Amino acid sequence: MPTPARTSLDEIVLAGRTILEADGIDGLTMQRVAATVGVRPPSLYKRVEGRTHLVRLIANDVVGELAETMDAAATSGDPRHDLRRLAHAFRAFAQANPNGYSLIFGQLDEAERADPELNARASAALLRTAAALAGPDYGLDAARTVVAWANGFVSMELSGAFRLGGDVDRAFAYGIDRLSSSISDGAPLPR
Amino acid sequence: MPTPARTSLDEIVLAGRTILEADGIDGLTMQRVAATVGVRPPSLYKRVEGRTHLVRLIANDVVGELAETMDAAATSGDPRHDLRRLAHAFRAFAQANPNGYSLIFGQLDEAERADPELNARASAALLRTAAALAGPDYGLDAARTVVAWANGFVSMELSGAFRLGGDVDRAFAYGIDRLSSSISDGAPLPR
DNA sequence: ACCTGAACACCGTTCAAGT
DNA sequence: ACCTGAACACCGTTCAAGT
Repeated sequence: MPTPARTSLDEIVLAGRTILEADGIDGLTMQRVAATVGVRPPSLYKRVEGRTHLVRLIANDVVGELAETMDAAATSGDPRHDLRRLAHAFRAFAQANPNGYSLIFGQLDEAERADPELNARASAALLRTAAALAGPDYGLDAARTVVAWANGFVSMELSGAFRLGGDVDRAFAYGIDRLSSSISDGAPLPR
Repeated sequence: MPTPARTSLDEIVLAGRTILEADGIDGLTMQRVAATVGVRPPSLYKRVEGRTHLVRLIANDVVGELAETMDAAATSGDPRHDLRRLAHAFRAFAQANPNGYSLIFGQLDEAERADPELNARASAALLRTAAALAGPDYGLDAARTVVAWANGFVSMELSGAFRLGGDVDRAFAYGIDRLSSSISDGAPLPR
């Protein structure tokens, strides 16, 4: 005799993401998720292989949203301007979703990480813009430099690593300005 | 009737760091540590407040070693040269101690992180060198830019985030060259 | 077809009892 | 003074039994 479904995969992932953002990765327990969607913990295993799988599904959800955000930020046609907007959109996303951000860029087991294709989509706009600035020969190097800086800056900011005072917003603007000009094709080469 | 001590705090921290490096943060259980030092789990609590405290002690150990490594890499007197050597030393340290590195720069609860003063010592050489290059007005901004880039680059490399092929070593050299020249006082300002 | 209680293995941690 | 077994709370996960 069939029992009507009391929840769904989407509801589980959404509940998981909400709990993650509220209480961090350690607060994300199967019991919390089950209670949130109104079911007992064992029932979750009808829709999800286990906690590791659920974490990956949440990471996919977050990284997909990041991809949309980034795509929407790179539409001006001026790569210089786009790069600045991309950097600011990236930082704003991380500040709005700190624990979700850590899920994407933090160190996780392979099985917990978001799908590589989704990660590629999230960085596509930055790659394209950096390549437009740096030219074909150094496009990939330039993109990696910008992504590394943005990710490092934001994760240090989120973890409270900038402890020496000063204006963190100014440091961010300084960084994107210097990077933007120094990766640009035609900029003077390093002396 | 006193019982002779069968282990010590130093031995516990060393065992913890060895287990961390071998099996990651999830493999670092009180049971593993206790077995390694030849004691039952409850005995650890005579020397350590709990797992959180032990993680912090290990983080302190790692960050202290990083500080020594960095200090030793910045001795040439030429800030340009020092900056390059610092970046390479930083990356080499992370590659030699990947899980220890994640303990320092990954997202952890406040109680698990290394002492702020030790973190400051580890970044002192980079700060000093970047400030020497950028001059007093932009020293802090420049240092934050370089540290953010180095940390972001290394953590992405460790987590396997550079998936588009190409030469990662070249991207690292490219990044440090561009940063070094673009933060230097007297370099052309961003256009 | 989905849900549940009971059970298991494995954690961190406490504490009274041993020496 | 340090060490230990026993116990507790809390995880993730499995599974036979219910509807």
